Amino acid sequence: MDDAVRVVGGPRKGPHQAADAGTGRVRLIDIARHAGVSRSTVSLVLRGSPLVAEATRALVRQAMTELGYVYDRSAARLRTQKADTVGLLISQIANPFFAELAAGIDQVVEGDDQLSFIASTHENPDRQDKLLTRLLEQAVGGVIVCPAIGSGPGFADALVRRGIAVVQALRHVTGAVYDYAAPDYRLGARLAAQHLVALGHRQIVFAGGSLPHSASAERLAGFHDAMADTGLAGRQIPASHDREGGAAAAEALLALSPQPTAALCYNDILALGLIHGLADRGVAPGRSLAVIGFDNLGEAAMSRPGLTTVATNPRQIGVEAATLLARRMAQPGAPRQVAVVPPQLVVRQSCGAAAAAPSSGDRADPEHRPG
Amino acid sequence: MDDAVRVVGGPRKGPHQAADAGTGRVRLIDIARHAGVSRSTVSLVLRGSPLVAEATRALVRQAMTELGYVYDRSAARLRTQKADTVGLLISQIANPFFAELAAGIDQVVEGDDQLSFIASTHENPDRQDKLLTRLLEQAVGGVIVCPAIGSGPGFADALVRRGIAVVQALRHVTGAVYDYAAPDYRLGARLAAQHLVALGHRQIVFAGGSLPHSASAERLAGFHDAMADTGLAGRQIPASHDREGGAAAAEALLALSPQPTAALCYNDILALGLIHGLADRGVAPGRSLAVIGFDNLGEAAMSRPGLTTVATNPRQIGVEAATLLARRMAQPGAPRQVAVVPPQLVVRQSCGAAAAAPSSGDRADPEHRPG
DNA sequence: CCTAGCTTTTAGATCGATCTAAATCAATGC
DNA sequence: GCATTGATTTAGATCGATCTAAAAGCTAGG
Repeated sequence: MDDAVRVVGGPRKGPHQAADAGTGRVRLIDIARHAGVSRSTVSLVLRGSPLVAEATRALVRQAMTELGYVYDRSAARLRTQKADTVGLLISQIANPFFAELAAGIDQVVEGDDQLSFIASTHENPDRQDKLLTRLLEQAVGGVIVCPAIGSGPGFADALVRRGIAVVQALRHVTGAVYDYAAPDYRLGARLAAQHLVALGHRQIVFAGGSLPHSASAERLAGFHDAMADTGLAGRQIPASHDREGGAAAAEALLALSPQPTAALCYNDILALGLIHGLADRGVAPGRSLAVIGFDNLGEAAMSRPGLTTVATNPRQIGVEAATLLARRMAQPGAPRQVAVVPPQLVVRQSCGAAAAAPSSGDRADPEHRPG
Repeated sequence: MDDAVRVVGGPRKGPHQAADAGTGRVRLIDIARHAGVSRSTVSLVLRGSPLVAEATRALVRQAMTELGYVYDRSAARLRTQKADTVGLLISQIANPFFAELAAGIDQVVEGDDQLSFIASTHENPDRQDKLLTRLLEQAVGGVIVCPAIGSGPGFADALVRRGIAVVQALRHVTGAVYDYAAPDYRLGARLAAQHLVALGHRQIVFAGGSLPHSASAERLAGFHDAMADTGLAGRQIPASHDREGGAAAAEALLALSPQPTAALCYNDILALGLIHGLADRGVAPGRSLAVIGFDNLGEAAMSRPGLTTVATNPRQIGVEAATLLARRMAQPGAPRQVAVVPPQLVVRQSCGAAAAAPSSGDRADPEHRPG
């Protein structure tokens, strides 16, 4: 995979990519001279001020296109101190869950004519700190952060001090007073657990959930809520939140002495790993043992049996987060805002409830996925 | 899904998010005064110049931390005309294929201490144009673009004229002379088709591939290469590149008169839709009819039967693209560069080759996917 | 014809860094 | 003691926009 074929282009040295050396940069004053007005007037036209006469405006506009003017945002920002960009820090962009969040944010932010910096913290608080400082230096208008595990309560205070709006997404740090947008994980876990109870299960385990962040703790809390409601004893199997963790959980689960009949998993990936792990050991998921996931990724609909899961709608969370950010940018002094989005339980076959499998159409995915 | 629960925070009006009104902005001159040196010296320290004496450097550094100095990149860029940012335009960030590409790019770009703007064109050339202009105004150092369908050969010439490096990723526009990084789609399709032929198939169809861009045309060309090599007649079923397209293709495929025994699909999503569509009609994918996908998404490993597919390594393409970009930024006048990455055929069960299904471990995915 | 009250335009300072060319300083050689 | 060299430091112009306060034009009323 390392030895990429590298075809370095033909003899055509070509005039493309010519440096042009910045010699012919068209500045505001060039437009002014060409149109026979002052810099100030051109600036007013640029900003769409109603002060300038219609005829003059047309003249200036024409001069701009004739000379091929390019607006310099660095210069403008230096004077105005106003940003036209926002920052987004997530754990990893390659994770489809975060990618969906980013898409939701993009949707709102693009409408506001802002451009967004996106970077991955890789769950490393130091890296997060470095990135936040960078965003501060770039003078972004606001940032949306999924705080890395280990973030302190004032992890973004330096930004807030400089008047930069800060919103937490997906997780919140205990003690941090920034705005917050996320799914209602607790409710989601509770719904899932209640569904299992309603199906008659009495020996239910929660797989995963050992990471020290709010999104993890809340899922576990929701699970225990449901258990407490029904007087059942809920057990927990620690597991890493990936496919391997799921496979390992399968083994651990089968070794438990009062044999569990159902498992609620931290997320879909873990759940799918568990399902395949069980199948390898001759246990039929959905029949001998019910499995429920969390997130409702694309994989959940594609796997057989279809994975029953809690849809957390990351894209909508993105929209909410961006909306909170816009509001905070408009009113820096407003009281703290929180948007908690209710999840939905999506019942498929892995929990044993929908025995007859409608193998198609259980998840419409209108997205185009070219290569 | 619209009615999000909105809990608007308690009475705590708090000093957080205080505007601070920019009154106390620490500038370079403040540091200078505090340290008893000139602005110029502070600037030298900032840029790590070896000219300044060690003692002075320490003095300045201390002043910076004491006063809480924040570097202003807008101001610096205005003078230097040097960018510390790059832009990335893709079709949609939510598509895991593009998200992987972005991750690969991020990996390289972050090491270069650049921050990246990421935006989605939604396959709309006008929107792409607007975004490119925006990036031009932001004075990014370079851009990586997956050109939207309908892009003209000079779609980014305005940037090149201003000395901004441009790299095409995943697709290239006919006639465009920008650098280019992508998988070898043609080879990939050829490998897959050859594999089917080697398994004894004679009636093979290509499903999808009707979009007018290079990544589509090349796949089809590779398919026809293989057919021509073996003297077979390859047929094509037009289909949209999503799950629904796959389901529709199942129907169309079964209606063909010399019944095909194998299908090579434009991408994994289409292939998975086809597989499920076939299953719904009582045809066993992998046994009665072989199916091969393209991309090797996570879903490919998770589905049953496991999807045989062509791995295109989008992350590595990202690394290549970012590397090309860095090189172009360093040497604007260099001849055109192209990086074409060879794909791998990943054989699972859907093509009927691996009859005994090793249900686990056919794809290691060490990625952590929290919620 | 002058002036008040508009509308429209403009000169010049300013944002916060960088960069050039020159000044300052310390040490050395003669 | 003075010129020379090399090491540090600095004054002042500059990047390309915005913004304030004032000037210039224009119309209409007295």
